Amino acid sequence: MNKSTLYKGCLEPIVMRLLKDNGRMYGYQITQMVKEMTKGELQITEGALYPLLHKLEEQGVVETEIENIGNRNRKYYTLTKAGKKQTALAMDELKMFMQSLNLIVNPKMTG
Amino acid sequence: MNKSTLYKGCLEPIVMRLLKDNGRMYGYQITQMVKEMTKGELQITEGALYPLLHKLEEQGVVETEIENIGNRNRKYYTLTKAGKKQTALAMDELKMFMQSLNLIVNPKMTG
DNA sequence: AACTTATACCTAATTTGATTATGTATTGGT
DNA sequence: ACCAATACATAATCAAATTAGGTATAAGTT
Repeated sequence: MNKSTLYKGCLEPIVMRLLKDNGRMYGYQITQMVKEMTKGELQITEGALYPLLHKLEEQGVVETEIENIGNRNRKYYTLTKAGKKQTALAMDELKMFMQSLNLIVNPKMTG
Repeated sequence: MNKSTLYKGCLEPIVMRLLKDNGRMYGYQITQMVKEMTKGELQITEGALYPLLHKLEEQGVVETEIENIGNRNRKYYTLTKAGKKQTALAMDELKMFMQSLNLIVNPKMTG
């Protein structure tokens, strides 16, 4: 039914945006929120998400703290100051791209 | 200045859409049209385009005819009947994706 | 009690789809 | 004569997914 193809490169800005809007999130929560927000249309795979989060941490875009809740470990991610700047840039870029895509896919509307 | 990042997977629907709208196009023309339509924002690389066109031909999505114009060979691509159907599906999918992306990137606007 | 689903993290192998860097060849402008 | 534009193409590499596994706890079902 839904192919839920995630166009490559979009996951990073999506994650950064969610962190920007929600302040502090853990991985699993991100997958669930995306699913809810898009009514199941977009499904983030954990195999893509976790390595991305680790990369972002390495790059200093996010920082983490582990919390134990009900005997289960959650790793919370927060944007760093540098990460917030980078998120703003990523959003600009993504929006530009979406506009460009619109010019091609909906040539009538965007004149 | 412009990173013109093309999110992976978007090139195929873009090309199909252009062929649908313009009937018959050759590779170089596609690169130029995308550049013009997006005011230079999106830049299709030939290293991505030509292999994609060959794949689409192999799959029966497009068919080709070579025309010699001013002693230069142009390879024109046209959507097949099957290709038109597939293009419609690809457009639906892409639009769905763009809507989903919008729900995340512009949560206020799309309520 | 046994089983399944949900929560919560993770990684490795593979696939896909780009970029980058070339290459050929003709035409047009300086 | 030289460089940019037109027009095709491929090979090596890189990046970012998918697929398919793994660990472990909690909650719900039969």
